[in-house]
Amino acid sequence: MYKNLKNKVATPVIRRLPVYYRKLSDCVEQGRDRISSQELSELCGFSASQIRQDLNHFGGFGQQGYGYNTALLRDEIAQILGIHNRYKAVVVGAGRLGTAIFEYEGIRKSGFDIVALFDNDPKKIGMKVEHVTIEPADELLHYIDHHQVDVAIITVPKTAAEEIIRRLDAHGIRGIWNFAPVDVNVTHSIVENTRINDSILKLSYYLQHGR
Amino acid sequence: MYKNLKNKVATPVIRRLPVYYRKLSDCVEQGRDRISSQELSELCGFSASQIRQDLNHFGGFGQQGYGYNTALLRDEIAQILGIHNRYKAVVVGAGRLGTAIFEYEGIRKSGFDIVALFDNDPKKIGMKVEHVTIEPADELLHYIDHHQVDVAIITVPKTAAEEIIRRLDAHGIRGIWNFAPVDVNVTHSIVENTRINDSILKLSYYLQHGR
DNA sequence: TAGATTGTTAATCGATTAACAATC
DNA sequence: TAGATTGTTAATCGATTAACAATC
Repeated sequence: MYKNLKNKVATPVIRRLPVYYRKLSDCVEQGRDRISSQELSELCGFSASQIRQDLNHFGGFGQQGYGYNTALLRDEIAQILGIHNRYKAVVVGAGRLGTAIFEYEGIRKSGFDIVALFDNDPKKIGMKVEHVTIEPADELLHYIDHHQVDVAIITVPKTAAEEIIRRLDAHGIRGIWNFAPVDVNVTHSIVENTRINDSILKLSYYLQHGR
Repeated sequence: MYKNLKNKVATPVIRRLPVYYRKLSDCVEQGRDRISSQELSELCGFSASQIRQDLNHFGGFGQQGYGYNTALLRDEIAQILGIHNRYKAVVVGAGRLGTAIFEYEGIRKSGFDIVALFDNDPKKIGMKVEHVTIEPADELLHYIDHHQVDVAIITVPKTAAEEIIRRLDAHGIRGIWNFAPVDVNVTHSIVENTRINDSILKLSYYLQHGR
């Protein structure tokens, strides 16, 4: 088990954890059961030194002269990332993106079970996506007050997002995964913003200026 | 017009440019025509000093004693990001995510016109998404050899993504926006990876450990 | 044991912040 | 002009890299 985090871990480290997890999962899948920091460096594109530094924030998972056991290290990182926790999530906005997220099995594999979908379009309400019925957006708050919901996934347009996020925060939601291009000052919720549009602007920048 | 970039600009700076662009667009939309680095700092969450540093990589867009003209600064950043360039793009993988991207107007507003959609599912081939017909994935390379295509957007599963990316690179595509969880060593293409799954793992981490 | 590779400390590098002269 | 705020240099902070003793 990884050691307790007395000191806050720097965000660059946390951003690299999912990469380690992904690459180690690939290794395990391919039947590779051992890896050195140098070999992992070649897979991830981070330096071997950095990898050893990163991992030692959480504990000594390797063995001198041997390296790391891939399955063991993957599982440790899974624990650190909290992949084995289960969270109940709702999707707010049942458009293309919302339903794409809903159907994406990676979400469930990462510990999130989507239990409800909300939309304000009368044409969509009552429709089923897989086994889940789309419910009216104005029942969202009532729903989270009466069911255990840990996380809301926001895929509504920018204009609606801010108020929804503020209200979810006020109603005590633990986590918000926000795809809308708004920043909301929440009081206690943990917000993770995913800005798809920022990504394409980065691509645009590099197309113009080169890497 | 912004000054030429002799020295490469650090990636943290480039990551912040889309944020500046977004916040300044909001200001312009709200009729606000002037902003100081301090005020912009409050909107973006970066320090005023950092904002002034960032902008001065590209030129002096402000005025002492006044601040910045929002519309002017927004337009300069748009130029730097290359938003006014037009690129022709194809989407490879016409699933939920691929069609969500296809329909997302932000893509077009950022300079990318999606001209074709490809999929390998016989049930999808021939179907229309808006005005564009889904074409068979095995005609992708032929298509890019015979039409002007600047960018490919990859929303196929992991198993198919690596080979498609390698081939697109070999066929001379300029840019690849990749949503699949694979890293491919390309020879000359510019690849921007968007890892939706890494985002939710970060949320998972913070749910467990707090911010 | 000898060889390999980690865990960890110290050195370096780069990014952020502070400060202030320039100037609108 | 006086006040405000930039542009820019210098100082600080933090993250990455290098080095090597510990040890499997």
